[in-house]
Amino acid sequence: MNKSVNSTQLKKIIREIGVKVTRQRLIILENILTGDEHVTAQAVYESIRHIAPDIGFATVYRFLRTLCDHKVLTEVRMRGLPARYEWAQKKHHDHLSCVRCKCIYEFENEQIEALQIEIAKKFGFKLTEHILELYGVCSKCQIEQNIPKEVSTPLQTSHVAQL
Amino acid sequence: MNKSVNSTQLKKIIREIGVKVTRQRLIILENILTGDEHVTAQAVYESIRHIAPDIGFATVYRFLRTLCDHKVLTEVRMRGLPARYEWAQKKHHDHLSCVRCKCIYEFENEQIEALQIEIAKKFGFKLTEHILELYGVCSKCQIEQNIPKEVSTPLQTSHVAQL
DNA sequence: ATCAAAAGTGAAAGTCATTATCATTTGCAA
DNA sequence: TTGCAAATGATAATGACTTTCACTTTTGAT
Repeated sequence: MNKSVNSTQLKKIIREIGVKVTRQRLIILENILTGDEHVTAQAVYESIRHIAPDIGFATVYRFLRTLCDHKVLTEVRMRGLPARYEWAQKKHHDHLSCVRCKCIYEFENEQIEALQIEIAKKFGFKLTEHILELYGVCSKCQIEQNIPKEVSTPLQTSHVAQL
Repeated sequence: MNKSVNSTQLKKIIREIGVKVTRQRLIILENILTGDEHVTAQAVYESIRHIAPDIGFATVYRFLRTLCDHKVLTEVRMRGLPARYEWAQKKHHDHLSCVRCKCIYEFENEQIEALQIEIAKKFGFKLTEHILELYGVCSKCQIEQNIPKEVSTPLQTSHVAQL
């Protein structure tokens, strides 16, 4: 990650969704842009604390919601876990997550997409969204099965693959 | 629904998962067996109240969890909504839900299942589970779009279709 | 630049679904 | 029948948000 962004770009994004440009929004947005993918609201809040300890978590949650409402971000809810946020990409993709180390991979599959549309049509539904989540044990965790499960913060890795 | 069940059958199910047979478990289990599909823990709790007001919701939640752990029930989590429970069926299926009236339909699709396994394999994952949820507007709600959204308890209908 | 209206903010309280605690009760194997 | 692990229910706690509200900031119009 660690892309560099200038505040002009950030301001543009904020203005385009029709809300006011504030210091807190710039900081939050920059953090999301330059930080890890698949972050939780808590993670953003904590990651921002050292640079701007005055920003409340309500503001983080609120802005994250706003960004989702305007399709700048996409909310990813895996299981009952806290929501994670990622940049809304042109290309749709789904997620594959390890139940042990919680790492997340992304994948795309046109065939499945097409089949979903077909199914919705058969039920007379106007499809607005879908969620496809695969859960399993990643290759690394299959090997380390004997090692006790980690207790620390789960590592969030991310990759995209075209299948 | 309204299948009739005798307590011998219920007791058998409870004993088979290796826990004690209690009055509350019999009542909860009968309620799930004879009641609606896709019920929430709250719904079970409330539905039971008039016949056994002494059963606490902790007991309902606990037993529902136990039933899930032993594959008697399956937990279905759509979006951030409360978990719903359904009988674990031999045949796997996925869900299609209306974002407006919250009705749930079930469907099966072998092709998608096969593709999922293939994707997991490509990532070196040992697939343990998957979630495929389609969200949209059902045919009924497409027609009633002009009528203000209902405020009362959403109707839960359920169907299975083989595609 | 100034200024008021509207929008945004932070702290704290509130929700909602679910889980944990713990003193008491109950199922059931011996 | 009895001993005791398992189960229960009341209540408190938790986690992830969301709402409220008094105060602050942005911004478009002047």
